[in-house]
Amino acid sequence: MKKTSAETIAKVECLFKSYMKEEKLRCTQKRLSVLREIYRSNTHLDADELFVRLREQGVGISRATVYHTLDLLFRYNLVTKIDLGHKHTHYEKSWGVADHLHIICLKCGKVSEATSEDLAGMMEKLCTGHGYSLGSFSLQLFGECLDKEACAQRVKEAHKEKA
Amino acid sequence: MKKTSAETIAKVECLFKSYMKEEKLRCTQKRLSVLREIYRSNTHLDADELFVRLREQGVGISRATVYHTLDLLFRYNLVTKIDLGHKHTHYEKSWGVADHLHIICLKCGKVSEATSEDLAGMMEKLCTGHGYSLGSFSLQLFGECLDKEACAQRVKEAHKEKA
DNA sequence: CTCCTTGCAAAGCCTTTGCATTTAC
DNA sequence: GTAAATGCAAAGGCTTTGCAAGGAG
Repeated sequence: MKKTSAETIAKVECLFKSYMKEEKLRCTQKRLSVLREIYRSNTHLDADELFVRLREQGVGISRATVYHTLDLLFRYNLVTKIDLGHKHTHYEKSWGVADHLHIICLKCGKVSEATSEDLAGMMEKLCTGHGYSLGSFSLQLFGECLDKEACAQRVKEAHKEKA
Repeated sequence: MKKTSAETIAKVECLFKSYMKEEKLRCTQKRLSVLREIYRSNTHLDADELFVRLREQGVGISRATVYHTLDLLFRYNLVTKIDLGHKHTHYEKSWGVADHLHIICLKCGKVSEATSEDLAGMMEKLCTGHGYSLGSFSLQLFGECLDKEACAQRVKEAHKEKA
């Protein structure tokens, strides 16, 4: 997924601050550091990866706070939750990337990213048509690699790793 | 979601049998009963609901087998996994319903179903464009009810239930 | 008759929670 | 100063797994 510009990150932070103010919640350094790390990253992360990255950067934060914050960011549509067919939830930035989806191979587990311009508009329409306003969406396509050879190769390698 | 006709269920069973044969796996009664129950149902179920329903029908089955079977059915694109923002995964039939999605209110948790005719074709194109064949897809829209009053009412009721 | 499937119970593991402490405003 | 946020550790709860018994092909 595309890199997020510094200006965009600033905008998202600003947005987050205003949300917090509205709801009489607090804009703490830890919350901001989670938000920033997600927007600096160009891929999907799980809660633990996020926790580790932040600790490596010297941010003193606990898993509990990471989970709390992710939930908060999700409720305000600043991050998306994704189920990539692994055992746990992944998260990624969502503001300014409303055209983003994942394609997952059910055989080898390969994940590709795709974008579609028409998507956002379509989702918007569906939402309003059913009496909702759209915050974010989560779209995963499950299928199989067309390149059977490379796919089988990846399956083999995954087996090796396990042994 | 729409009711599945008896003929369609028969088709799906047949499909499942052929998959099992191809892969030298076994088409057991327990697996069939899970498949049937999902296709008979017109809504999303979680693993435990499925387990309870089957037991009520006198099917002697264990949770372990339910989980195993769901995973199997998912890999062969006969069921879809959905994250409705609750704590655990939901499953629903997917064969013959490739135009189905959920809209979830982040405030009150209300879930609506929607269908879109263009969706399947669009997903198909995206998949092949990225070197995959499409099996199934999972699409959730997260937003907020436009009817703020009814939404607030549901939030209130949910609080009551907890207490 | 062989190998796959099932079930039980236990383990695993991500995620949540209670409560005391710290901190934003 | 007050209500919210944080962290720790422990609990929670869905899901997976090991292994022995059962069943499909």
